[in-house]
Amino acid sequence: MTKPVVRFAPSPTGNLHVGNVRTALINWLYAKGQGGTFILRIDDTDTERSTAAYEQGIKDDLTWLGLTWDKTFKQSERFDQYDAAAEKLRGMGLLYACYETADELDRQRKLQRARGKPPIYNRAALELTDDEKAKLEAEGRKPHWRFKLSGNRVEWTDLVRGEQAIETSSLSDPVLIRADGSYLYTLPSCVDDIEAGITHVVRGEDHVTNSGAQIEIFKALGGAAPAMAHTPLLVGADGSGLSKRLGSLGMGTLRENGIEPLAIVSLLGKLGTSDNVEIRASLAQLAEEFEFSKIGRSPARFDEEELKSLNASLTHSMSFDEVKERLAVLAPEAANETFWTLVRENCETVEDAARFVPVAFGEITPLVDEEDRDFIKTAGELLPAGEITAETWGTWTSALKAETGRKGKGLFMPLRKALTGMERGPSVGDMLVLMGRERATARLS
RNA sequence: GCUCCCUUCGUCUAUCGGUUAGGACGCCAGGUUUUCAACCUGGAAAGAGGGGUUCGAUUCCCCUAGGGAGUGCCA
Repeated sequence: MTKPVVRFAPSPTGNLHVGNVRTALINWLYAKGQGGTFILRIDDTDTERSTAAYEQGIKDDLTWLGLTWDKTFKQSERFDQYDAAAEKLRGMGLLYACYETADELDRQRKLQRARGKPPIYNRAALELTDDEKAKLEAEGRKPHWRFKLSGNRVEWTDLVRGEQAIETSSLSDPVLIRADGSYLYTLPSCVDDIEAGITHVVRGEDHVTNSGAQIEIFKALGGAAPAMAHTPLLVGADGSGLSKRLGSLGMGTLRENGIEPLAIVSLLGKLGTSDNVEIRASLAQLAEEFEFSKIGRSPARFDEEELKSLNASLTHSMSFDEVKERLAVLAPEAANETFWTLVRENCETVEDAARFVPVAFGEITPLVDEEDRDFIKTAGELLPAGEITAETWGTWTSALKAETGRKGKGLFMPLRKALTGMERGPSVGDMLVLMGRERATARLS
C-alpha cells in the first residue's frame, strides 16, 4: 500500500480558525498515522487579498499546534504551470472565453431563481462566433474563462460520506480564470495535486460539489483524481453555523487565553468521531487512533466551554518540566516544582498559577472577618516555633482546636482566608510551608 | 427557490431488524479530601413527529419538521 500524500491548502487572506485547523489536523493525523506526507500549500493566487503577514500567521499557528509540514510551496510561484494547464484545456476545447460582466451574471441568476430554476450559467458564450468575440474585445471587454463540464454524472466513493454522485449538468461551468487573468483556486489546485502526487484530498463538506467539477478537471489534465474525504463542518454550541464566531475562535485568541495546543487538537481530533472526546497524550497518539470511518456524517458542535474544560484537565496533569519556562515568565520564583504541583489542580490554565504567586512568594491582603479577629490572633501566637515543615499544620491546628474549641470549617476557613486571602485554593498546610514563617506571622497579626 | 447531506441521553457517539438502547464528557447524590480540584460509588438522562414494510423497527422506505451545506469572476 502506498503512503498517503495529503495537503492542507489555506489562502493567506485571513487567520486560521477552528474550522480550518480541524481540516489541517485531520489531514495531518491521517498522513502521520499512515507514515505519509503532509504538504502545506499556500493558495495565494488571489494576489489582491493574500498577504505575507497572514501566510506567516498561518505557519506560526500550525507550528504552535505541532502540525508541522514535510513540504510547503506557494501557488503564486507556479503560474507557468497553470498557464500550461489552461492552454492544454483550451486546446481540448474545454476552456472557453466568456464575456458577461459580473452584474450581467448576477441578473441572470436572479431571474432564474425567480422562475424557480437553478441558477446555472446558460453557456451563451459557447455560441459566440469569432467575429462576435472580436467585437466584444474591441469594446474593451476582457474574457473570463470557464471549464466546460461534461454534463455527466461524476461518482466517487468518499472516505467519509460513502458513495457520492454529482450531476454536472446541474452545475455552472466553473470559472477558472478571471477577466483580469488571475486564477481562481480550482485549476491551480488540480494542477498542484497532480504534480505533488496528492493521494487524498481531505477537506470540509462545503467542497463536495467542487469535487464533482474538479474530478472532471483532473481527468481532463490526464491525471487520476485523488481519493476524496469530505468531513462534516463544525457548528456552534447552539447548533448554528460556526462562521459568525470565527473571529473569537482564532488560534491567537485561544493562545492568549492560555489554551494549550494539545487541548485544541484533542478536541478537534475527536469531536464528531466515535472515540471519546478527551485529552490524548500527544498528536502522535491521535494520529495512531485516527480513522476516516470513525468520523460521523452529521455536523458536530464546537463548544468553547468544552475546550476550556479539556484545557483545565490537561493543566491539572502537566508536569513541572513542561511549564517551568512559562512559570518563570509569570515570576522568577514561580518556577518552583513544589509550588506548581501544589497549585496546578486549582488552575484552568498554566497562567492561572499567577494568582497564587503572591500567596506563596509575595504580599497579600489577609481576609479576616470581625468575629475571627481574636481567633486569628491566638493562631498567630500558637504557631509552632522553628522552621515550618509539612508537620507544622497538623500540630498547629490541633493546638488551636484544643485552645479555642473550634473545629471543622470554623477552624480552618478563617486560617485559609487570613493566610491566603482567598476562600479557595490549594491545601493550606502545604501553602504554609511555601510561604514560610515570616509571611505567615505577618498575615496572622 | 432548487440540489445534496444530516437528526439516538444536555454534548460526542455505539447499535449494521429482535439489546434491560451501551460508553464517554457534563450533571445530580453519597463517600473521601476539614475548601476547590482529583479520586471512588451510585443516579437521572435519548431513538424529532407521522405514515408505511415486517412476526418484530432506533435500524429499511415515504412524508413533515428541524439543522447543515451548495447554488460566486470566494475558498
